[in-house]
Amino acid sequence: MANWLFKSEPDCYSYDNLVKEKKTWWTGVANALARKHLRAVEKGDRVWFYQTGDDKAIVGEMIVTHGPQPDPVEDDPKSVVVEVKPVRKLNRPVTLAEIKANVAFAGWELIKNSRLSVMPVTDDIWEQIEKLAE
DNA sequence: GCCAACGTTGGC
DNA sequence: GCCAACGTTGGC
Repeated sequence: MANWLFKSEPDCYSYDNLVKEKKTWWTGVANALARKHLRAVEKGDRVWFYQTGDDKAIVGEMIVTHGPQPDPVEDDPKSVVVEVKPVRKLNRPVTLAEIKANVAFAGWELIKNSRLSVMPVTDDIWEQIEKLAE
């Protein structure tokens, strides 16, 4: 089992949207590295939901309910989507500023490669985020 | 296959 | 709104 972080622009799709919908196919990932990560996602993996734009914070947890498959809507055979459902909204969002300020997250792609929209999360980092969200 | 030009993302 | 960083495209 692995952990991940998915990014979304809340104006486009927010965690609240996901809660309302109960589950969703995570679509629209075009970047090659992000797709590579997405292809490694498995059913049952845990995922942090990070909101870009005005929020810049991890706001909730998701779980993968269906592993990767090509996007049936898109023409591109390299496209990949996974299905996720919400687990819980964090009591307190964990902001990018906090993450940047904390040495425990040094070197993480969220800081190093701000344009990456799908990235792995180590168990250590997962727990650190959990602590900060309390 | 290289690289310049252009486009996009996302933090500030 | 700006711009740095990164990706992608297309001419050669």
